[in-house]
Amino acid sequence: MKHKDFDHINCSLAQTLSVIGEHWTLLIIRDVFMGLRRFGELQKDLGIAKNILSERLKRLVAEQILEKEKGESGFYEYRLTEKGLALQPILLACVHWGDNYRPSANGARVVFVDRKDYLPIQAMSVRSHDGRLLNPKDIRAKRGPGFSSDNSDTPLQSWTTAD
Amino acid sequence: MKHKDFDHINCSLAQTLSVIGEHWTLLIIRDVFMGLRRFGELQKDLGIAKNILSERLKRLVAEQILEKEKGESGFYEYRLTEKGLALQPILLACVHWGDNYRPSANGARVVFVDRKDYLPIQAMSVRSHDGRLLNPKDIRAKRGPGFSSDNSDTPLQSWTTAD
DNA sequence: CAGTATCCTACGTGATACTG
DNA sequence: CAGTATCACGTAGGATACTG
Repeated sequence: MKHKDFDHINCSLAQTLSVIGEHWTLLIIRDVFMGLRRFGELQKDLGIAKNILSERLKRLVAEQILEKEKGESGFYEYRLTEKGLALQPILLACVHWGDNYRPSANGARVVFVDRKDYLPIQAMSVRSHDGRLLNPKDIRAKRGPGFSSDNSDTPLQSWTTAD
Repeated sequence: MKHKDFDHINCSLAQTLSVIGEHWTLLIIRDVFMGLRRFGELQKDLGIAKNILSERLKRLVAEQILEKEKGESGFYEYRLTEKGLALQPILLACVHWGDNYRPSANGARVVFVDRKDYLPIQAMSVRSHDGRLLNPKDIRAKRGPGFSSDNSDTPLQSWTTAD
């Protein structure tokens, strides 16, 4: 039958995944973050089929994550919107986890540095309102005002119930 | 033909996606974070087919993201390992983005609070080594020691080349 | 309860050829 | 160059029945 669509699930995670959770999508976005702009560049770099790339880009433009414009070169260029740029923490968190837990033999493949001083940025971390570093089990999830406002509901107890 | 596998790509992002990028996987992990432990609980909550859930759980256990043990109840229980718990920043970043850019009508669906003082945690953000908040265009990517050490290579210019 | 085993379908993907 | 169109195919996913 038809695959279930995450889109209807009233859950911010599912919502996010419905946009960037498709295969290839996050890799495309990464490439645009990396400075690739043109269809051909992306296609060549990723080794993705053109029709797939075309579909994904169309979707991302529709979602206002990318903008398509004619660049100075006269070719079409894809650029990240503010909404797209806001995905950066997700990407960085993924890269960081990958570097830690599925490392290359020789160490980190990429290092992100502050443009100003060229010093590495902090690892993505969870912090309390006053800046303390929090461990996974230090936080709880509470239902917000938007919880279960539409039909579908997601149960919500505690975020990391440490037994 | 066969779908391309991200696994071989020497990129920390692709590595991460090869583990948690499959459909359902991140939602399963979220549920375990939320306190669900048992096969049936997960299956019921997600509305996922049992065979799919079974496959995903097996994979996650093999990847040492989940541990399967007999709980006190006498039933099998799945719990996050340290490697699994380390996925939390990714999840939080996704939830945060979803709340911001694909909001529910009534506001945030979930609020994460510090267990100690019940105050909301900070939004996931990128910070410099000395704690300054960085914008997407404030950072650059540099190749690390593990870059392109294996065959496959990913081009690497600048992370968010602001034109 | 916690899965495993089948069957079936449709979707995602890749390859290739074609268009402006 | 930047796609669109078409086709073929594997497999992910759903449903259901079955097992320990």
